[in-house]
Amino acid sequence: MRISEGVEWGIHCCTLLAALPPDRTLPSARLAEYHGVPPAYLAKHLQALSRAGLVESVPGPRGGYRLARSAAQITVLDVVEAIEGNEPAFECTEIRQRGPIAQAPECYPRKCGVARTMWAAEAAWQAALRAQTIDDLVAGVIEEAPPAALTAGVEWLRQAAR
Amino acid sequence: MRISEGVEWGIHCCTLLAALPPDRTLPSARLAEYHGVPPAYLAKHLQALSRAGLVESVPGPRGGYRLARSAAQITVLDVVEAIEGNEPAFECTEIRQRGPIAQAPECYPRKCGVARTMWAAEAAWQAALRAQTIDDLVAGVIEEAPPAALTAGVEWLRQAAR
DNA sequence: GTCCCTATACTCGGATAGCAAGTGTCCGAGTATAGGCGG
DNA sequence: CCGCCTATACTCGGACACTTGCTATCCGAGTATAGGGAC
Repeated sequence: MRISEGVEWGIHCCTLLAALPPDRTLPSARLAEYHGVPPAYLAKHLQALSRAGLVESVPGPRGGYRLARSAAQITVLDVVEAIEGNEPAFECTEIRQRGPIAQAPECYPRKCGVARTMWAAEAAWQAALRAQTIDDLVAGVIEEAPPAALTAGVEWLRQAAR
Repeated sequence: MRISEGVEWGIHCCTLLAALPPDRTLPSARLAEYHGVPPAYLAKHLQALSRAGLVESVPGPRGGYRLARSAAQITVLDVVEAIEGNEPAFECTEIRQRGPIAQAPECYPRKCGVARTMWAAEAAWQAALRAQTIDDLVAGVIEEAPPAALTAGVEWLRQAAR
């Protein structure tokens, strides 16, 4: 069980886009440059964020990406599911209904207890991610980031934004 | 993010081994037959459970597997980590320290806020799995399983146990 | 009849192929801009 | 001088290779048993 590297990139990109002035956009190449990651591969993940409706894309020169809604209305879970997909991590194959002692399917009205346990844990995981918004993360960055990085970041963003 | 199929098999195997009379063993091939899964592949996962110290293996004829400790002392998390490994699902690559505005490493005393959020969610997931023991699952099966399957299962186990 | 030895059959354990999904990259479709041209 | 047109350059979006890890399988090392033979 491993979470894709793209999730980390996607969250960081959203936090940076949250710091963008309204009605401005930031191209994919600039986002990659800011984070020091491969531009082509980051573009792939940004497409996923766009498909999920978390960011808007503007084509052409002076185009780029911006958040589709307020940073306070985008949860970390939104980003994770946009990148990783929203299918459950645990898939029950109903092996209790296989093998020599299996009964007819209608004898198993409730879901398998193993699956219920795994899904309950997954729900707890999702709840924790849903409780945290991109806005919360931005606040944390402003709170904790090195002051020099903050000023440099703001200046960098001012020049890179379109 | 996808949980290996072996996790499901491992948990079901532990619940079946919990129903085994004390000091009896069940061979890998019988476990596979009971659950209707490929024997050779299940054997691989049982090795992982053995390495993790959750089950004991007895070699030779009349050999097989049995739980290494009480079913009440084996949590679902134990089984999941035995199969999937105990490394965190989210790995922080510290991309905040990359790119043009990165500062010296000593300027980042705390862990990245993104990583803290992801790890907190993972901790909630683990806590949910740690709260559930194999014994709890067995109780659930006895409670909910079709009566015919229960009696057939006990009889099957009586003949298959060594 | 009893004890010992040997061959057997059955178990686990690790080493070995095959395949799907994540990782990484590229090029084409579309658009706002900038410059040139005509009025 | 002003407006329009065209070529350009830059953006996103989807299609195409490569690598890692999960899926699946097999064979070898080790051991308790069962049978046969010797005493």
